Amino acid sequence: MPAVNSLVSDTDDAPQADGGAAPKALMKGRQTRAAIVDAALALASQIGLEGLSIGALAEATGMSKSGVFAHFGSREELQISVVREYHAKFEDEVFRPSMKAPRGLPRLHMLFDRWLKRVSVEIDSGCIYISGAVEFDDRPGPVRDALVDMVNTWQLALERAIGTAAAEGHLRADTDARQLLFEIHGLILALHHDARFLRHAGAEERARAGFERVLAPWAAPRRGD
Amino acid sequence: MPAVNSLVSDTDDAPQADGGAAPKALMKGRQTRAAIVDAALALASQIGLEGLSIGALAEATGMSKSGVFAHFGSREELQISVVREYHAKFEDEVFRPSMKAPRGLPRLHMLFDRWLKRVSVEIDSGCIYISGAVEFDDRPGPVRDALVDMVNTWQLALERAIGTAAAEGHLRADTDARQLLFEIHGLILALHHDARFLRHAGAEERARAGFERVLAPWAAPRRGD
DNA sequence: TGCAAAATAGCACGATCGTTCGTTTTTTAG
DNA sequence: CTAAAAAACGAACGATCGTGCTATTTTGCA
Repeated sequence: MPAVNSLVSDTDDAPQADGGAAPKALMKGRQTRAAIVDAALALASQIGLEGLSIGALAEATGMSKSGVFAHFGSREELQISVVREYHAKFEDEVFRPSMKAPRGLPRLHMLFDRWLKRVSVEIDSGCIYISGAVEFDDRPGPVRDALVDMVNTWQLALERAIGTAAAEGHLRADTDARQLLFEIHGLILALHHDARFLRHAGAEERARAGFERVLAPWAAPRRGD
Repeated sequence: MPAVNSLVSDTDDAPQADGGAAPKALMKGRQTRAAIVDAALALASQIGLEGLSIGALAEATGMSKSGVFAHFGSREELQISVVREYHAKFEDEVFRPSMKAPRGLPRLHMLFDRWLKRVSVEIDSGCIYISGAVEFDDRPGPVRDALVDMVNTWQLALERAIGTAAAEGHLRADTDARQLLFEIHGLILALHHDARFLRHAGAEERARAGFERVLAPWAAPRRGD
């Protein structure tokens, strides 16, 4: 396997979507498209992917409706682009930096810490993964498929980190990674709920405390079992 | 305090909303209204409170749009009625039956068990509390207020049950009820996410296992501390 | 059975939605 | 500098939204 620098293959349908100095042509189009997606992500973080309207997005970017629309061809494609953009940001700010932490428990800790920060205190509020999961749990289609794909990928990455922590001897060898992941995920969801919906103070602290607590049963035995 | 048979005061704006043989007049109106709210609850459970449209609801009930509308006066009032209806059902199926279990841990267990069943395997899918929390976490107004009110009430009831379990000696006397509630709530949210969105099998079992695990640190000491 | 009142229907309104199409402006390549 | 290509605009479409109105039907009581 080549490397683990990307959670999924980010193949877009157009050539060279990266921001690093496109070789020759077609610059303006891509950069306004990127600006639109940025605005759309900020908008969707507040009112949800379903609440995203092309009209509101046009007003937010100072463009015409048709001008915005032309970049995506359909509302669904716009939504999918937003999901992909969120994934890319998530990868940049949560996953990739944590890979520089030492394998095992330190890395798992950093993953959780950055995940927590993104869900609770980050700039533009709202986690697309969480709100999208609720919005699309009964709404089949390509948007849901994209969402499921990325959430699954992220969960798989976490499960891998837990497995590594066990392999490194930081956790018990018989650690049930999926069970532990389930409980950790629950802490993040409860944090999102209490902080954003109920506006309870101290939710972040409770999530951290919970993390230590759900980790404890799988702590590696000190000497003899 | 008189009794604990109701999570909140269910005072409606009209006289005698219960189903027990209204005294004299105005029968038809209330019963069609109840039928509409029932259909609206089923609809909102699938597509969310925001997705509720009066047109779709009229078609579902075989009425005219204006006929449906007249019962509520506004879409917001309809949404609030749906929230109240869900609360009533939740109270009937989760809270009230559990009050007949012995105080302390048995009652807490039953509360969790019935809560879990309602979120994962119940007839009409989707928990309004959970989907509503995501839909209205950034949308001020009376619907959000009603939602917050009922979720807070439910959480308070759970916190009380935890406190009682500690008072009965089933849990440690220094049990942090809010922390334990936070973690239990997380398990329910993770169950909702994994079962409904990711369609993972075994999520229910993981939630049950998680419940035992988050309870364990607060288990009453066997003899000496 | 008749009458007042409540319940429901029918219609239309302004607004907004996603989308299409033809035109105009801007960008790119030679 | 010019011509081709890409991008953005403007107007309009059909549909659906919530919400008023005014009839019409249905209900409950005398």
